[in-house]
Amino acid sequence: MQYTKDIDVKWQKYWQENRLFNVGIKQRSKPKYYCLVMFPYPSSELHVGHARNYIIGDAVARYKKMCGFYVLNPMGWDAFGLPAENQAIKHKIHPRDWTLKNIKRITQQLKSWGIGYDWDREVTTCLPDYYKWTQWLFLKLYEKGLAYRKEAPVNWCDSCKTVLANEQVIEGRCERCNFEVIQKNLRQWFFKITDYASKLLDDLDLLEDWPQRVKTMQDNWIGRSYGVNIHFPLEGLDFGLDCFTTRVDTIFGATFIALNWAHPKIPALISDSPDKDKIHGFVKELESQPLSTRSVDNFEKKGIFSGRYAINPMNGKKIPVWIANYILTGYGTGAIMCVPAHDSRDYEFAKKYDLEIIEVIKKPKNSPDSEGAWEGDGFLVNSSDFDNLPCEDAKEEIASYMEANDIGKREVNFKLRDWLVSRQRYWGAPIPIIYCPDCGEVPVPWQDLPVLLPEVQEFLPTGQSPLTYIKDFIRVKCPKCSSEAKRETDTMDTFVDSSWYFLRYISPKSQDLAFLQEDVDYWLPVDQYIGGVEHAILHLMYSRFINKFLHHEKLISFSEPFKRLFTQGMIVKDGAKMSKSKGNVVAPDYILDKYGADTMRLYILFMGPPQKDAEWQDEGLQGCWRFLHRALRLVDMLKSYEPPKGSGEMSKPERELLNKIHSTIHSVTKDLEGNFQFNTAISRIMELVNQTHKTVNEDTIAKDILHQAVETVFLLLAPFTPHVSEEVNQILGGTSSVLQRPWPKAIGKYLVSEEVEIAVLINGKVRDKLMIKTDWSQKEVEEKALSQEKIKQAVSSSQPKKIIYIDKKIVNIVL
RNA sequence: GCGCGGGUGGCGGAAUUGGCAGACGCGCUAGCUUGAGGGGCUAGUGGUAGAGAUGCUGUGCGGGUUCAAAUCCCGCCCCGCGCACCA
Repeated sequence: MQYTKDIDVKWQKYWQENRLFNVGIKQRSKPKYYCLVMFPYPSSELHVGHARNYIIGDAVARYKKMCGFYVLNPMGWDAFGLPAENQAIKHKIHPRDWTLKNIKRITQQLKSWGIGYDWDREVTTCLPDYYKWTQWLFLKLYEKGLAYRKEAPVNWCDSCKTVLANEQVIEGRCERCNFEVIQKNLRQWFFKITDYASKLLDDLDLLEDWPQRVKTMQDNWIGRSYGVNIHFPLEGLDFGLDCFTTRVDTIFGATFIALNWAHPKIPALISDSPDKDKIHGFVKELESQPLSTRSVDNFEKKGIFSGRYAINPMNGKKIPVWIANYILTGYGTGAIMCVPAHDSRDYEFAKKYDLEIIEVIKKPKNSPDSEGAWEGDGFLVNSSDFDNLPCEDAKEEIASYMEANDIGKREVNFKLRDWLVSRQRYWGAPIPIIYCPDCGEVPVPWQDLPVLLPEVQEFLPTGQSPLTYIKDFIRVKCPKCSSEAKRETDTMDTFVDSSWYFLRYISPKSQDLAFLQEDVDYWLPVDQYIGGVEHAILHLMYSRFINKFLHHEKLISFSEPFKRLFTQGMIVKDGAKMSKSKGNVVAPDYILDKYGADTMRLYILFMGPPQKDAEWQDEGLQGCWRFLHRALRLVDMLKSYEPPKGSGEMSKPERELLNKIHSTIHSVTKDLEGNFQFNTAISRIMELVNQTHKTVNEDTIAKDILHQAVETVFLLLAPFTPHVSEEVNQILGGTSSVLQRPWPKAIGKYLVSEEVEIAVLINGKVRDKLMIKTDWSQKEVEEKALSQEKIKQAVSSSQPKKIIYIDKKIVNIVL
């Protein structure tokens, strides 16, 4: 039997007509299983590098279905975003047309690979019936004070002409276009994700089935640290400076204070300084520095003395206040107490500008001699009443002393910043806010949603949203007082769209609500989420935040959206990620025509552990093609197999084949239940096929055992090669879809074989092999081993000192 | 610098409660088969010495524990990813 494209087409049609993958609202008789793959950004047609994600998801969904779960496997489109707009500018085509065209093409591709989605639940984020609810979400957050507008230094990409979230800045460069990001003071919309910082961090512990790597990345990104906010009075001024530190134990070693260029107190500090202009110049210089210059190793620390002194509240010591380029904006207070003896950055700065260095932590005697700051633990010195305390104790005691004396307060700080969600671009969901000269900021009333994205002719980014030029869009009556008002013209970050799409799949057609709570509570949380690790922070953290917000608002009953997360590796070609610009993409259409969808699916699952990157090799594809045909030849063989009647007693080859059948079921199931070890699962099925061929070639076996072997092969293959499995299932007499058949179960009595080969070792080296009956005692095995010709020779004169027997594996004779 | 992965044949990769290293696939070699355009079958395939039986050697490097180490311990090297002045 030959595997041809006709088989693909035939069964894809069958699945669609029989609605095999469409699920209703609930089914109480079966446990539910929500399998979700990260939905694509429809920017071009898919190549095999993209395919892995969907094929893994489909294999999981089909496997779970056969295991008796009621499986939901939906698909949709993350359809707003910059690339569509850039294409629009380049090719003078509307972003919507371009996007919808791609969606059509990708849908057809996914279907041609036999991916089984419930297409009735398709969601598209750029369509009004979806973004209406994205706007609803915005207003919900607004209502609770979690969406707000403020002026702050923000990341600005001058190539994309828009602001960016912190998460979208990679090494000081724009995630999209790699252009250097600069900081600008702008008034922008934020989501107050920082309110959830602690929860987002603590709840990572609940996510037992998430890759540790992803959890660590989020942990680092949220970056919680415990410390003290210390108030330093300023000499001759009626205000002071607040500094956050995690090393309050080093307070007696603070010899200067450093401020960030944007620190709000700078003008007041320098207002009557003779060097005012010089300092201003310095601040200006720092202001215009691109972020990327900081992230290089040789970033040179620079600073200028402000002319002012602060007072160390613990000992009254006068310390100079500097303005320095290495102090971060937006973290802590923007002012740092500097302890050069115990902080390498302060040390470097102090050396350069010849500032005082006072040791207050004695480093342990056995620690290595080294230049520079000692940042480790030790006992306090030069610290007045706190001398001789170990660091950890000193932290507590000094913090308590400060709180008692109103010098400072314990504080928790986070690296996580609020999520900047406004964008000065066209292709996104409009922010549903109206500005009224009298009432100020007014949310668009619920019943007026969606705020439709108007048609525009010109998408060229100018630094202002293209919506700014649409008079009819901007002009609006204030919902409160009906006077002439203006609409917000910025659109939302596309990560807002994707932060809740997994909820919309549950009630995709709902007109009155974003999602129906009862149904969402049935299907969610997602049992298995599958996607690329590149979303470890952005999408996965935003989704968790939105989910937690909705949970807090009692709109859903679960606090984490994704129970299990699987991050698949990339498929690379010639050592590089597949991309059009590199010219190394492998187009799937050619493969489908020549080898069929199942060959491609099988190879992608077989090429290596799915969580690791893998190199695409055409030869590997051929190997899978050969294997499928080797397996299909078994079917032909079975059809015409007419062995002479046996004795009724089971022969040895028959028992061995049965044994192989059941041990294969056992290990394939184990591989799938674990961490989706498709590659090893498939290799075991290959072994079964090989052994079946061998057995039939060399021996005569009962037809029903051969039948069992063939049937098992294609049942186990069904999640990976569904088309071929359906076809074989039909040939073998199946009347329904192979998906509706139960996953095979290994029968215990066939898992134990009666004979097994063990190794005989002398002093830990293999000297011989030995067949033993599995019911032999240790003594019997040892005697048999010692009686082997080779072993007798090797042992010869000497007497065995010790014999170690590992059950059914090894006999080790120690001389 | 810190954190997380990882290093096994010509290649992708198996094997970790310590128990026969190299499963499975690719590639390669030889033979068979009129299959004649990426087909099938058989045998072989870590290195090395040998005609051969077989010996020695072998999982990044160096030590150690053990009857037994890819797997455990100590000290290094290299590669990938993430974070990167978070005070």
